[in-house]
Formats: sequence, C-alpha cells, structure tokens
Amino acid sequence: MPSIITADGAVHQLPKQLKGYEIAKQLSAPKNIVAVKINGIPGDLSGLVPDKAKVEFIQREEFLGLEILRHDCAHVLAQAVQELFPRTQITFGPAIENGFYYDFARDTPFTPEDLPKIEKRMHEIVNRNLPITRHIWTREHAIQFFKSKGEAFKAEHISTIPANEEISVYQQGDFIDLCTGPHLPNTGQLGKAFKLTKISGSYWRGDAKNAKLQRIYGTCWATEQQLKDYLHQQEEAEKRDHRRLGRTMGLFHLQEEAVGSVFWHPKGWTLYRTLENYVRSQIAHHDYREVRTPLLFDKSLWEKSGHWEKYRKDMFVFQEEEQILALKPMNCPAHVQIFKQGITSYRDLPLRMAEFGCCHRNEASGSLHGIMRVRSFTQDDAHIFCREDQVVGETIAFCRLLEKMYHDLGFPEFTVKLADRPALRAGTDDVWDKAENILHEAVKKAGLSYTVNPGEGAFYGPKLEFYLKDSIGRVWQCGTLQVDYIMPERLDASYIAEDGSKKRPVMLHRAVLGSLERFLGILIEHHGGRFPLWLAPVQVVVANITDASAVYAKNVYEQLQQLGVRTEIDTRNEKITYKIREHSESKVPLIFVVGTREAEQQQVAIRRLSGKDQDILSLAEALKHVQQEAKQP
RNA sequence: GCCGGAUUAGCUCAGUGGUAGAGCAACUGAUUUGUAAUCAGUAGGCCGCAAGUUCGAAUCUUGCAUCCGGCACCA
Repeated sequence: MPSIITADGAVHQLPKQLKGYEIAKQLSAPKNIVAVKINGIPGDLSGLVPDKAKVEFIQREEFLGLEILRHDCAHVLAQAVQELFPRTQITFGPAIENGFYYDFARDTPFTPEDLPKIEKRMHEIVNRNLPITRHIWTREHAIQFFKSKGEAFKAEHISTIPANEEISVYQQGDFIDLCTGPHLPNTGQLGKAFKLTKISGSYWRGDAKNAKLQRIYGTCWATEQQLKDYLHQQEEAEKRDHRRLGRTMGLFHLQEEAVGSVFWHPKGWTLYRTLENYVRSQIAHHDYREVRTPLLFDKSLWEKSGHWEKYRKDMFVFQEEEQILALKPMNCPAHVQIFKQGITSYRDLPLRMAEFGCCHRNEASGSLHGIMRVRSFTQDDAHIFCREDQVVGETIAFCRLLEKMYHDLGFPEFTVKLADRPALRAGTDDVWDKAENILHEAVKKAGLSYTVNPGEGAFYGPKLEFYLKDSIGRVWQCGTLQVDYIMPERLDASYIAEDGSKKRPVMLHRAVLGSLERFLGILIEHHGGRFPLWLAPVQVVVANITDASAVYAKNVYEQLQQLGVRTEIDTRNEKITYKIREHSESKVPLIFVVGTREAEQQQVAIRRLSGKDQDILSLAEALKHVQQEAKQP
C-alpha cells in the first residue's frame, strides 16, 4: 500500500498511487493550491505522486504559487495570440516580478488596440477550463513537431537544451508549448486577476544583433483584489515621477534644444547644491582633496588612456581646425594629470582626489529618461591613488563612508555586487587576476556580503556596485568602487617608494551617488517630493491670514532668513486655505501661519506637510526647532 | 540605436476634412478671509517642424525632431 508524508511529518496510507490533486482532496488541503512540492521539487497537481514521497502543497498567494500563475498566464496569452493572429511564432514567455511577458515573432507589430482583444480571448480560454497536460517527448520528436508547426525559434531552442535534460511540453487545447513547468491542472484555475499592460519590441535571446521580436507584458495576481491593489499602487508611483514633480515643484526643465542636459531652476539648484555640499562635507572628513579639471581634451589623451579604443562610441568628439577634441566621459585621466605634477613620495599616499566632475556621454537616444539618464551629468567622483597594500584599507574606509551617506540620505538598506572582467577590456589576465582577488578580499574584510556580477566590470578594472532600495521597492545602482592597475600604467603615473625606486600606484575609482542628476531624480521619487527639512528647497513658507498680520509675517520671515532658513513669504490677498493648498501641493515641509492672535502673542502656528494638526509655539521656540531640524546630518 | 505610441494655450486634456475649445494657472477687479481651491471679468494658439493630397488640413500621406512605454546600452 503506497504512502506519502506531509509537511508536519505525518505518514498517510493511500489505497493506490494518486495524483497530486486527488491527494489534496483526500487530505482536505486548501482550495487555493496550484502545485505540489514532491520531495522539495515543485510539480504538477495532475501528476502521480510516487510512493513514500514527502508532499507539500503550493498555494496561489505564495511566491512560488504566483510564479506558476504568471507563467500559466503567459501560456494563455500565447494561445490567445496564436488563435487571433495565425502564423505568429512563439519564443519565450517567462514569469517576471508582478507579472509575465511573452515574446512573439511576427512581421506586423502589435498595436495598443490589440491588447483588449487579446485579453478578451484570454478570458475565453480561461472559461473553456482546458485541462493542462504534461508530456515528455524525445528531442527529435519535439524538434520535428515545432518545425512542422513553423515554430523555428522553439526548434532552435530545443537544440540548445543540454543532452541530459528531458524535453517536456505542456498542452492546453490545441496549444502546445515547450516548458519545464509546473503548471495548473486546467486553465480555469487561472481566474480573472490578470491584465495586459504594455507592448514593446525586443530581441531574440536579448541580443540586439538577433531577430526583432514583439513583446506583450501583463500583470497577474492570485486574487482580483491583489490586481486592483497593484494597479492602484502603479498610479501612486506615477505621482512620484521626478519629471512631473520637477515641473510642479519648479525644480528643473528639459527642452528640445538641449537634449540630455538639465536646466536647473532656482529651487532645483538649491536642492542640487544642498546635496553637493553635503557630499563635500562628508568626504572632507575622510581626507579627500577637491579639484577641478577641464571638460575638453585633445584626442591624444584619450588614446593614451585607452578610452579612444574602448569608449569612443560613447564620446562627443569634434574637430576644431587641426585638432580633434573630445568632451570627457570620465574624470580619471584628468586626475592622473594632477597626480603627475611634481614627484610623489610613498609618504603622500593614499592621495584621495575628489571632483564634482561634469562628464558628457553620447547615450543612445532611446535610453534618455528625465534627469535620471542624461548626456551631461556630474559625478561625485574621486580617485584614490595608493600602494597595493593600501587597497584593502581604502576599500573598507570607502564602504564605511558610503554606509553613512546612504543612511543620512534616507536609504538604510543597500546591497553589493562585484562585477568582474568584461569581454572588452584593457590589460593582461594576470593583472585582472590580481585586481579581482584584491577586491574580493577587500569587500570581505569590509564585512559586506555580496554576489558576483560576471563580466560587468569597467574596461580598466573590476568594480563593486552598490545598489540601494527606494521607498517603493525599486532598486538603483548608485555607488561604485573600481580597482585599476591599468590607467596608472597607461598614463605613466608613478611614486617614489621607500627604497627609492619608482613604482606604479593603484587607482581606486569611486563614487557614492554616481551622478548627481540621477541621484536627485531617485531622491525626488524616493521622497515623492516630500524632502526632509535639511534637503527641502523651500523649508518654510510664512503665510498671513489677513493684512492685519502682514507686518508680523514679514518680521517672522526676516528672522528665519537671518538664521539661514530657506524661507518664502506669502502675504497675497488669498484665503489661508488657498495658501495652504498651494504650498502643500508644492511640498513645502513647514507653513508658519500667522494671524492677529499669533501677532499679539509673538507666536506662530506651524503646519506640517505630513500632518493635519498644527503646533502653536512661541516665535523663539519655533525658530530654535526649525534650526535644529534643518541641520545637515 | 530598435519596436510601438504621442506631440493642440504655461499645465492637464477635448476636438476624425469646413471659422481652434474646456478646466487649472496668468492678468484685472471685488472680497480681508483661521488650516488643502472666494467670486467675476480679461487675455492667451504658425495645433512640434517640413513637404504632399485637397476647393479647403489640427484632422489624411510622407519625412524629420522631440517626448513616453519597453528592448538594447548604462552613472
């Protein structure tokens, strides 16, 4: 008599070998299960469960369950598309965060009007409640089958599957797709909680050199409520869009005649400088020395540095009389020029050279995005010139600085990746071995856990990448630290060692924020424009209720200004509700409301952006509070 | 760079071949107001740019530019 073991360790005798869903019924498992883990491996509910197997059911709400639903949804999408658009080839259709997509090969692209039609057909397929069945095929049969159906991409994919792996296909009605599974027992269980969201071009196997494909994205959830919540959350995220807030808060604008460059308006520039000065104060504590280097260099420098060979396609280059000039895409070669002035002793190392360096990169037109991805940007850059035995210590110190800064800026969590040698690179494998080893050692000694990001290093060296998570869960790569043995060699930088010999320094390229433009975009979206007081471009608006309190309002305003608080005064002939609404919409953190009562008693009523209540304080107290709270960390 | 979509007043958007519209903002006046929109009036447009079709184009066609969503690339 066969048996199975449930998660709690109990052994259940069965009359005969049963399928997953039959066992679920027998054990009165919850109704919302989508698959079954057999000895820890996810499988179909419609498969037979072997004797003495350990059985755990997967519910639709849990991570694995959602993945199965989403993957099912991708199959239903593919079936719907093939029914509506015959001769469309299927390629890949994975589950992704919040949903799924499917890439199709088709001559005519989909249009937005197609989505509702396809979605309608998907619901029909769900309502057909088709059984979903798994079949194991031989490689030859599978290739033959897909070829006969005109599915060239599927056939090609099968031929790249390792020989020791079995070929499984899933069938629902007439639709058959290659897939490892698991899947639901039938299409009906998918339910209604899905929606097609966008269309896009893509490339076969993600490579721009390959065939162009048409991608359809969708979102899919365990319940309709979850779908509704997700769509609502997307709407909320849109309200944080830095491009929208940048306009409504009067921070910056962009225009056609200067594509990829930012026009900073007074308030935005205040924000920018506040952030820049914060960085300046932090690196000063770590013995950095700030410099300023040219933007424009002769081609010969870029040839020496290797940029001409490895980075030329991203550089702005032009000819002026007999000279070929390029705007710098990075600051490193310029910093080496300062390092090379005079003779450097080992005693001078480590030498930490910082610059808010303005760089230009000719980014692909399709990649530009608000102020987050521009062609003219400023890095919080620095290069640490040091001896090899100082690399580990410098890396640790940098990690401490970065932790502090991310914390201060409202990002307590970050993760680390180590990106190693890329295909297109300068230097020998020996040098790369050395650089990668030392970086692994350094990050471990800094006490940070990390993962490896293969092949993503800079052309001159491996790098640490620091990723932070914003308030709505998105992840951004900001900080970086790169170990470089190559640039000092190429640009002939040296120092005099203790024994009097000439040696090459190691260069650490490092940034905490990355680009100020991009980081400000992230900050705007992270806070939804509601900056902490120290960052807010306008910290306080003083608003009077009637003309009777205008003189007092002016007095309060002037006192705030005296203390260096960024203040505006609003004595317009408008109702206080109107003023409050307007300043709240432009995200001013504090409104000092003054009427005749406040004027008589030398008080202010403080209204915070976050709250509905007001605090009534004496003016002296209020000033003290604001000054305290507005202090830069 | 690739695939789609969009481009109309400062902003958000109507307007599918026949005299360019609304709300908000702006300006002017009235109102002196107590915690997220006081009322009335005025002004504001080469309908992204360029060609074409047509008696006639914001509207149809083509090209270009920019923006948006993805892809690819990436700070």
